[in-house]
Amino acid sequence: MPAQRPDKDGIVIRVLLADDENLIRSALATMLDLEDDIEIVGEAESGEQALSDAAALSPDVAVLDLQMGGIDGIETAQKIAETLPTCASIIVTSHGRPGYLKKALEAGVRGFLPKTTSAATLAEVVRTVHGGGRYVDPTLAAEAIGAGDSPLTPREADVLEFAADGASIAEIAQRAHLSPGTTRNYLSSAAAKLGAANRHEACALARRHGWI
Amino acid sequence: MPAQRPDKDGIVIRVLLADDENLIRSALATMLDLEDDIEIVGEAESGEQALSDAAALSPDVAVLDLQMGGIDGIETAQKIAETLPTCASIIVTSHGRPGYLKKALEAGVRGFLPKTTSAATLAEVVRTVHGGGRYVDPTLAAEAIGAGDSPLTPREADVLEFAADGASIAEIAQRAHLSPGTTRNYLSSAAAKLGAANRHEACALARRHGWI
DNA sequence: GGCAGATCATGACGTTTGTCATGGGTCGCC
DNA sequence: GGCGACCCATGACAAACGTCATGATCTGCC
Repeated sequence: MPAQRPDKDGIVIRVLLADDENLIRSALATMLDLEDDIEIVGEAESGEQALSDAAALSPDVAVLDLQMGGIDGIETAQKIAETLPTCASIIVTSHGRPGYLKKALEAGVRGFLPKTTSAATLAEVVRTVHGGGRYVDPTLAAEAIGAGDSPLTPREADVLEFAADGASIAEIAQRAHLSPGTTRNYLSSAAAKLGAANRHEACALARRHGWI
Repeated sequence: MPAQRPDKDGIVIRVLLADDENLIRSALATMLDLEDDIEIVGEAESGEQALSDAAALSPDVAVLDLQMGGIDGIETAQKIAETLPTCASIIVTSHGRPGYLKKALEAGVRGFLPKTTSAATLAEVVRTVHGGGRYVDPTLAAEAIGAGDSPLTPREADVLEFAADGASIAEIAQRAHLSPGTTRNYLSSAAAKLGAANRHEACALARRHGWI
């Protein structure tokens, strides 16, 4: 039984919801709409649609899924922050990779929580960010601090990303516009930094940490 | 506005919900509970809990998330089918890998749908499977038929799975209790069957198809 | 201006691989 | 019983890979 509070002046928080999983999105919408002080003013099934909806509707808060087809939740939040500074963004995600949290906060996201959090929390976070506050899931925060920053240079991360699907050095070199030798050097140093025996293990590790 | 039908005799379908993402689970529960002929009798946040809940509550339908910590939705469905034959299982999933669908159907699952389907559909599928019917998302079905069976032998799939995190041949051999030479042979033939240039690309491909 | 670090490159080395040939054993099926 | 498919193993060879030394340029910083 979530606290239903009409608030001092009966003000209603206007929320835009974006998630490419229809089932989840409408379920969340149903649930949030049960709160007296929250109103779902729009639902989008992609980052692109969220942006145009945000421009048209001027919501108070945007609740965005991290992983969506097309542009993801973080990029969407960044664009919303630029064009609609009064709208606070919250990211919800299934995969609590530490790296994403940092990227999200840099993009101006005000709330970040995994989908494993309780239902009541989301409504509460919507109120918190609307009131100017911030909220980051404590578990994720601990992980992020523990994990720290990526030890990889930007280029190393690039190359590692190109290697993620098991491509050969030659292919990676081509995609990264590098010579094969340079590519191997980057991969080698990246693997060394991550304590991996080879680039493939390095990919798995970097992905787990959210560094690529 | 979903059709709210008290049914001929006012019979209510008793549903057990299992999903390790609290947010999603309670949202789905809220939504399904809005239907007059559906009642959520239990919520579980793991496969193990779903099993004990199912035994205790004897639900008519179990809605299970595919990926959960511990035992997954398919394994859960299989065990439910054994111990509680009157209970029909539905799998919902974020990742519509073709291979999972086949495994699920073999496990006796009666409904299989991605989380991208509409909200109304889920309620309808609950009714369908409770009435003895089956439902598989058409898109997923098409993919599964197109993808076909895995060309890998059981052992090849095993070895490929051990290779998934970028381990060396020696490590894989150890995990699979094989000689390094044999391991290389299996990986080689698996890669050949999948049209991959090396085991790492083969892993990526097999994973994409849901074969490992 | 010097220094550190990131970027890009080459060549050489030893090791890890992918591949192939070959052979053994078990099982189910016609 | 013979055949095919799968399982397991070994050895040999070439290609791909990881590592290291070395050096060039460019950037930001004290």
